[in-house]
Amino acid sequence: MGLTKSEIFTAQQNTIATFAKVLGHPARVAILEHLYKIKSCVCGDLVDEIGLAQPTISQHLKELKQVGLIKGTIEGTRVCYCIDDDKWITMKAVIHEFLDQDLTKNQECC
Amino acid sequence: MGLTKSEIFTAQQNTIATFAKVLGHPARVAILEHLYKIKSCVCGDLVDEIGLAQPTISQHLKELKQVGLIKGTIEGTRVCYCIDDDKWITMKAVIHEFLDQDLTKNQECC
DNA sequence: TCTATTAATCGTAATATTGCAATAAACAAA
DNA sequence: TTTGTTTATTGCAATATTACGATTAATAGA
Repeated sequence: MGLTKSEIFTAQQNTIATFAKVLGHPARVAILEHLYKIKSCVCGDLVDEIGLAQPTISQHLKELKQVGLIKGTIEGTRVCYCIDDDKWITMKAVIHEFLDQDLTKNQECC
Repeated sequence: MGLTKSEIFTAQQNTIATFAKVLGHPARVAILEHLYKIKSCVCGDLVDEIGLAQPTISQHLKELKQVGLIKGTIEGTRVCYCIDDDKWITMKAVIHEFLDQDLTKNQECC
Protein backbone atom coordinates (compact mmCIF):
# COMPACT_ATOMS: atom_id res chain seq x y z
CA MET A 1 0.00 0.00 0.00
CA GLY A 2 2.87 2.35 0.69
CA LEU A 3 0.80 4.09 3.34
CA THR A 4 2.01 3.99 6.93
CA LYS A 5 -0.67 3.29 9.55
CA SER A 6 0.42 6.03 11.93
CA GLU A 7 -2.83 5.88 13.93
CA ILE A 8 -1.89 2.66 15.65
CA PHE A 9 1.37 4.00 17.07
CA THR A 10 2.12 6.37 19.90
CA ALA A 11 2.92 10.00 19.25
CA GLN A 12 6.45 9.38 20.47
CA GLN A 13 6.96 6.48 18.10
CA ASN A 14 5.72 8.56 15.19
CA THR A 15 7.93 11.47 16.17
CA ILE A 16 11.02 9.29 16.31
CA ALA A 17 10.14 7.75 12.96
CA THR A 18 9.53 11.14 11.35
CA PHE A 19 12.92 12.50 12.41
CA ALA A 20 14.68 9.26 11.53
CA LYS A 21 13.00 9.11 8.14
CA VAL A 22 14.27 12.54 7.15
CA LEU A 23 17.78 11.47 8.15
CA GLY A 24 17.27 8.29 6.15
CA HIS A 25 18.79 9.63 2.96
CA PRO A 26 22.50 10.36 2.55
CA ALA A 27 21.81 13.55 0.59
CA ARG A 28 19.92 15.03 3.52
CA VAL A 29 22.63 13.91 5.92
CA ALA A 30 25.18 15.58 3.66
CA ILE A 31 23.12 18.76 3.47
CA LEU A 32 22.86 18.99 7.24
CA GLU A 33 26.57 18.31 7.65
CA HIS A 34 27.38 21.00 5.13
CA LEU A 35 25.06 23.50 6.79
CA TYR A 36 26.94 22.84 10.00
CA LYS A 37 30.37 23.33 8.50
CA ILE A 38 29.80 26.62 6.72
CA LYS A 39 28.14 29.63 8.25
CA SER A 40 26.62 31.32 5.25
CA CYS A 41 24.55 28.78 3.45
CA VAL A 42 22.97 28.94 0.03
CA CYS A 43 21.26 26.31 -2.07
CA GLY A 44 23.66 26.85 -4.96
CA ASP A 45 26.55 25.89 -2.73
CA LEU A 46 24.79 22.65 -1.92
CA VAL A 47 24.28 21.75 -5.56
CA ASP A 48 28.02 22.17 -6.10
CA GLU A 49 28.95 20.43 -2.87
CA ILE A 50 26.67 17.43 -3.30
CA GLY A 51 26.54 15.86 -6.73
CA LEU A 52 22.82 16.04 -7.41
CA ALA A 53 20.78 18.19 -9.77
CA GLN A 54 19.37 21.45 -8.51
CA PRO A 55 15.72 20.31 -8.45
CA THR A 56 16.71 17.24 -6.46
CA ILE A 57 18.54 19.30 -3.85
CA SER A 58 15.61 21.69 -3.71
CA GLN A 59 13.32 18.77 -2.99
CA HIS A 60 15.51 17.43 -0.18
CA LEU A 61 15.67 20.93 1.29
CA LYS A 62 11.88 21.04 1.20
CA GLU A 63 11.65 17.85 3.22
CA LEU A 64 14.13 19.11 5.77
CA LYS A 65 12.14 22.33 5.98
CA GLN A 66 8.89 20.42 6.46
CA VAL A 67 10.10 18.73 9.62
CA GLY A 68 11.50 22.07 10.72
CA LEU A 69 15.17 21.11 10.83
CA ILE A 70 16.19 23.96 8.54
CA LYS A 71 14.82 27.38 7.77
CA GLY A 72 15.34 29.51 4.70
CA THR A 73 15.59 33.24 4.45
CA ILE A 74 15.16 34.90 1.09
CA GLU A 75 18.03 37.22 0.24
CA GLY A 76 17.52 38.69 -3.16
CA THR A 77 17.61 35.91 -5.72
CA ARG A 78 19.21 33.59 -3.23
CA VAL A 79 17.84 31.69 -0.29
CA CYS A 80 19.88 31.42 2.84
CA TYR A 81 19.33 28.06 4.45
CA CYS A 82 20.48 27.16 7.91
CA ILE A 83 19.78 24.70 10.67
CA ASP A 84 17.05 25.48 13.17
CA ASP A 85 18.99 24.91 16.36
CA ASP A 86 15.89 24.53 18.54
CA LYS A 87 14.46 21.82 16.32
CA TRP A 88 17.84 20.13 16.15
CA ILE A 89 17.97 20.03 19.94
CA THR A 90 14.45 18.59 20.04
CA MET A 91 15.43 15.90 17.56
CA LYS A 92 18.55 15.10 19.53
CA ALA A 93 16.54 14.69 22.72
CA VAL A 94 13.92 12.48 21.09
CA ILE A 95 16.41 10.20 19.35
CA HIS A 96 18.80 10.06 22.29
CA GLU A 97 16.00 9.01 24.60
CA PHE A 98 15.18 6.19 22.25
CA LEU A 99 18.74 5.08 21.64
CA ASP A 100 19.78 5.26 25.28
CA GLN A 101 17.28 2.71 26.50
CA ASP A 102 18.79 0.56 29.16
CA LEU A 103 20.96 -2.15 27.70
CA THR A 104 19.81 -4.88 30.06
CA LYS A 105 21.00 -7.93 28.20
CA ASN A 106 18.27 -10.34 27.23
CA GLN A 107 20.22 -13.37 28.26
CA GLU A 108 17.10 -15.41 28.91
CA CYS A 109 16.65 -16.06 25.23
CA CYS A 110 18.96 -15.89 22.18
CA MET B 1 13.71 6.82 -10.21
CA GLY B 2 13.37 5.85 -6.57
CA LEU B 3 17.02 4.84 -6.56
CA THR B 4 19.40 6.52 -4.15
CA LYS B 5 22.77 7.55 -5.60
CA SER B 6 24.84 6.17 -2.72
CA GLU B 7 28.09 6.33 -4.72
CA ILE B 8 28.35 10.09 -4.42
CA PHE B 9 28.22 10.10 -0.62
CA THR B 10 30.75 9.17 2.01
CA ALA B 11 30.60 5.80 3.74
CA GLN B 12 29.74 7.56 6.96
CA GLN B 13 26.86 9.45 5.39
CA ASN B 14 25.50 6.23 3.92
CA THR B 15 25.86 4.43 7.24
CA ILE B 16 23.97 7.13 9.10
CA ALA B 17 21.25 7.12 6.46
CA THR B 18 20.94 3.33 6.55
CA PHE B 19 20.45 3.23 10.30
CA ALA B 20 18.13 6.22 10.25
CA LYS B 21 16.09 4.74 7.44
CA VAL B 22 15.35 1.57 9.34
CA LEU B 23 14.21 3.66 12.30
CA GLY B 24 12.11 5.71 9.93
CA HIS B 25 8.97 3.67 10.42
CA PRO B 26 6.92 3.66 13.63
CA ALA B 27 6.32 -0.09 13.43
CA ARG B 28 10.05 -0.78 13.55
CA VAL B 29 10.48 1.70 16.38
CA ALA B 30 7.67 -0.08 18.23
CA ILE B 31 9.22 -3.48 17.58
CA LEU B 32 12.58 -2.37 18.96
CA GLU B 33 10.93 -0.79 22.00
CA HIS B 34 9.00 -3.98 22.65
CA LEU B 35 12.08 -6.15 22.28
CA TYR B 36 13.71 -3.97 24.91
CA LYS B 37 10.86 -4.21 27.37
CA ILE B 38 10.38 -7.96 27.38
CA LYS B 39 13.17 -10.47 27.64
CA SER B 40 11.74 -13.43 25.82
CA CYS B 41 10.68 -12.21 22.44
CA VAL B 42 8.60 -13.97 19.83
CA CYS B 43 7.16 -12.77 16.57
CA GLY B 44 3.64 -13.74 17.57
CA ASP B 45 3.85 -11.42 20.57
CA LEU B 46 4.72 -8.58 18.24
CA VAL B 47 1.72 -9.21 16.02
CA ASP B 48 -0.52 -8.95 19.08
CA GLU B 49 1.35 -6.01 20.54
CA ILE B 50 1.48 -3.94 17.36
CA GLY B 51 -1.68 -3.81 15.29
CA LEU B 52 -0.33 -5.03 11.97
CA ALA B 53 -0.83 -8.28 10.10
CA GLN B 54 1.65 -11.10 10.60
CA PRO B 55 3.24 -10.84 7.13
CA THR B 56 3.76 -7.12 7.66
CA ILE B 57 5.49 -7.63 11.00
CA SER B 58 7.56 -10.38 9.45
CA GLN B 59 8.66 -7.98 6.73
CA HIS B 60 9.66 -5.28 9.21
CA LEU B 61 11.58 -7.86 11.22
CA LYS B 62 13.40 -8.81 8.05
CA GLU B 63 14.53 -5.24 7.49
CA LEU B 64 15.71 -4.93 11.07
CA LYS B 65 17.57 -8.20 10.65
CA GLN B 66 19.15 -7.01 7.41
CA VAL B 67 20.85 -4.06 9.09
CA GLY B 68 21.81 -6.39 11.93
CA LEU B 69 19.86 -4.68 14.71
CA ILE B 70 18.06 -7.87 15.68
CA LYS B 71 18.80 -11.54 15.47
CA GLY B 72 16.43 -14.46 15.45
CA THR B 73 16.89 -17.89 16.93
CA ILE B 74 14.62 -20.71 15.87
CA GLU B 75 12.98 -22.45 18.82
CA GLY B 76 10.66 -25.12 17.63
CA THR B 77 7.88 -23.54 15.63
CA ARG B 78 8.69 -20.14 17.05
CA VAL B 79 11.44 -17.69 16.37
CA CYS B 80 13.01 -15.86 19.24
CA TYR B 81 13.94 -12.35 18.18
CA CYS B 82 16.09 -10.04 20.21
CA ILE B 83 18.23 -6.98 19.82
CA ASP B 84 21.85 -7.37 18.81
CA ASP B 85 23.46 -5.28 21.51
CA ASP B 86 26.72 -4.81 19.63
CA LYS B 87 24.99 -3.46 16.56
CA TRP B 88 22.81 -1.26 18.71
CA ILE B 89 25.91 0.23 20.29
CA THR B 90 27.42 0.81 16.86
CA MET B 91 24.28 2.55 15.70
CA LYS B 92 24.20 4.67 18.83
CA ALA B 93 27.79 5.77 18.27
CA VAL B 94 27.23 6.61 14.62
CA ILE B 95 24.05 8.58 15.18
CA HIS B 96 25.32 10.29 18.32
CA GLU B 97 28.41 11.47 16.51
CA PHE B 98 26.22 13.00 13.85
CA LEU B 99 23.70 14.57 16.20
CA ASP B 100 26.30 15.95 18.59
CA GLN B 101 28.01 18.15 16.03
CA ASP B 102 29.04 21.42 17.57
CA LEU B 103 26.15 23.80 17.81
CA THR B 104 28.13 26.87 16.84
CA LYS B 105 25.34 29.24 15.98
CA ASN B 106 25.37 30.50 12.41
CA GLN B 107 24.63 34.05 13.37
CA GLU B 108 26.19 35.41 10.22
CA CYS B 109 23.10 34.61 8.23
CA CYS B 110 19.46 33.79 9.12
C1' DT C 1 0.31 -39.93 10.45
C1' DC C 2 -2.69 -36.09 11.02
C1' DT C 3 -3.51 -31.67 12.92
C1' DA C 4 -2.50 -27.32 14.88
C1' DT C 5 0.72 -23.58 15.47
C1' DT C 6 4.02 -20.35 14.04
C1' DA C 7 6.69 -17.65 10.96
C1' DA C 8 8.37 -16.89 6.16
C1' DT C 9 7.40 -16.17 1.44
C1' DC C 10 4.74 -15.01 -2.69
C1' DG C 11 1.90 -12.12 -5.16
C1' DT C 12 -0.38 -8.01 -5.59
C1' DA C 13 -2.25 -3.27 -4.96
C1' DA C 14 -1.64 1.31 -3.49
C1' DT C 15 1.23 4.85 -2.40
C1' DA C 16 5.85 7.06 -1.63
C1' DT C 17 10.45 8.23 -2.89
C1' DT C 18 14.23 9.55 -5.77
C1' DG C 19 15.96 11.95 -9.56
C1' DC C 20 16.01 15.02 -13.36
C1' DA C 21 14.63 17.91 -17.59
C1' DA C 22 11.90 21.63 -18.52
C1' DT C 23 9.81 25.48 -16.98
C1' DA C 24 8.35 29.16 -14.01
C1' DA C 25 9.04 32.71 -10.60
C1' DA C 26 11.52 36.25 -8.38
C1' DC C 27 14.79 39.40 -8.23
C1' DA C 28 19.30 42.11 -9.40
C1' DA C 29 21.74 44.60 -12.57
C1' DA C 30 22.71 46.53 -17.00
C1' DT D 1 12.89 46.77 -20.14
C1' DT D 2 15.87 43.13 -20.98
C1' DT D 3 19.10 39.83 -19.38
C1' DG D 4 21.22 36.88 -16.20
C1' DT D 5 21.09 34.45 -11.76
C1' DT D 6 19.03 31.66 -8.45
C1' DT D 7 15.59 28.71 -6.48
C1' DA D 8 10.94 26.52 -6.73
C1' DT D 9 7.64 23.93 -9.20
C1' DT D 10 5.80 20.75 -12.57
C1' DG D 11 5.70 16.53 -14.85
C1' DC D 12 7.40 12.30 -15.53
C1' DA D 13 9.83 7.67 -15.16
C1' DA D 14 11.82 4.23 -12.37
C1' DT D 15 12.15 2.10 -8.22
C1' DA D 16 10.97 1.44 -3.22
C1' DT D 17 7.90 0.94 0.55
C1' DT D 18 3.90 -0.47 3.06
C1' DA D 19 0.37 -3.63 3.85
C1' DC D 20 -2.13 -7.84 3.54
C1' DG D 21 -4.44 -12.29 1.76
C1' DA D 22 -3.08 -16.68 0.44
C1' DT D 23 0.09 -20.02 0.69
C1' DT D 24 4.08 -22.59 2.13
C1' DA D 25 7.42 -24.61 5.31
C1' DA D 26 8.67 -26.38 9.55
C1' DT D 27 7.87 -28.30 13.71
C1' DA D 28 5.22 -29.85 18.00
C1' DG D 29 1.94 -32.68 19.77
C1' DA D 30 -2.08 -35.84 19.65
